Amino acid sequence: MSKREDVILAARELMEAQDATGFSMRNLAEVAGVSIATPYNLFGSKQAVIAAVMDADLNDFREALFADEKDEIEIFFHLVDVTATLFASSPGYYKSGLSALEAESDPALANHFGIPRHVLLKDLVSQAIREGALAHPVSPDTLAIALGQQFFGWIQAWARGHVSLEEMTSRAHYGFAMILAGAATDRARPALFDRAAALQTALPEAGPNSTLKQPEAIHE
Amino acid sequence: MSKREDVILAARELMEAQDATGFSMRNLAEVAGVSIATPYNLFGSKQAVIAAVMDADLNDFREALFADEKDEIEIFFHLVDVTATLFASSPGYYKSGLSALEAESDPALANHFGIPRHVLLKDLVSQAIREGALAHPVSPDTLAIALGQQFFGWIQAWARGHVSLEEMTSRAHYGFAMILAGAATDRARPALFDRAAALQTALPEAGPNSTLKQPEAIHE
DNA sequence: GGAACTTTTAAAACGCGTTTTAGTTTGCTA
DNA sequence: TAGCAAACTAAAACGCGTTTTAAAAGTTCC
Repeated sequence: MSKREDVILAARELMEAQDATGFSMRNLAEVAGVSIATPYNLFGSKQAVIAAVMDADLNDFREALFADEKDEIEIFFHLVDVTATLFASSPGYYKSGLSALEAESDPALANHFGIPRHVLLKDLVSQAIREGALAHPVSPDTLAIALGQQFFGWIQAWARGHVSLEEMTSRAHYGFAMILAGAATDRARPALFDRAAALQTALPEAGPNSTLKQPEAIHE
Repeated sequence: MSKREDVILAARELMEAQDATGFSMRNLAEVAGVSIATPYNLFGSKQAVIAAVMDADLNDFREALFADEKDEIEIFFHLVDVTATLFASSPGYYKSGLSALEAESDPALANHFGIPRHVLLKDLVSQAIREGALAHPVSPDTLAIALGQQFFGWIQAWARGHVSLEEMTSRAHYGFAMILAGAATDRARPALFDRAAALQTALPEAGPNSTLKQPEAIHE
């Protein structure tokens, strides 16, 4: 087994641990049975190690997404659900991975995480246009970027502990519904609007006294 | 002059420097003529220092926003423009401030930056509903959150150097137009849709070969 | 003025990501 | 098999945010 695999395996192990505090490079090197310089020689940075670990999971995601047949609009919401299910299956792992994406100025992460997600959304938008659910003049690329921005924002909010997995899902659904309603044909718009209306009654208020963006009690 | 003011002044000075690399706590202490422990006693963390500095600017923003009369829809786009103008006036300063918001698990930053922004958007949505531009069943709170998510996402993308100020503005405009079109009454929707259509022709593609999320050339 | 307190200080320390240096092992090739 | 380049090692170092400790300075009140 190559050192490369050793490092990736050890990194995954540390990321999956409930308290991912233990995921330091010195720790990683020790668990992988390798010098601390080796991960840097192989990957270049801690972020790049994490990118390499998460890279392997992309296929799982696509498979889960297309496992069930969904219509051209429903698939967008299914995408959120599938993501949430994945996150629920191993929260510590995904939180560590996503936290590392935050300060992302590393092309490796953009390539491994950002681009595939964008391409996927773009395909879904194109399909919805073909099916006549979204209006023709809409640019799949531009709309996919707006959708991705909304979605990824809520993913990050979850990774930071600002919202629960349920709220992440609802907020992303709502955002998708509104953006898609904006781009929809008259045929598809009412259903999207109704969906958004239904979602907003279930969502908590986020005023100064709400829970949104208000981290757990400050214990000192 | 209190040590508190000394620290805030020094922090602003360091943040405004073109290359904000110099903004370390040891550096801050030196410039402020103070021991390194003092900022921690006064503020608690580097993030909190930055929050204190940016706090003073909130009023400037509100004033600039309402300086010109805008209708109930135009004001959303004006908000983006005002923000961009502010950023252009002192990029280094805002980039440092926003970078510190990234890992934000600090309630101070949520209170000083997130909440006021949300309240503002919520007010604008409420007004647009009153004026009959957005549909009645829409919840101002929930819609404001979706709009804020979109907007702040592009602000962060700019702070990280992923997009130019111009692209930030266009993408935020587009996101606003689509979300608002989704929530709009039949009266207001066409104009919003047209605006989005106009924007998307000017926006670059973001496929794997695009510039989006692809940081400047890797120099090694 | 002196006692009790808070604030501030210098200095060292901690763990972190990362880099450097110099020496060792490994694996291919002539 | 000898030689050589690449991979890998241990160890120290750098700067970072942050915390700790013990001493000094400043403030408040009797």
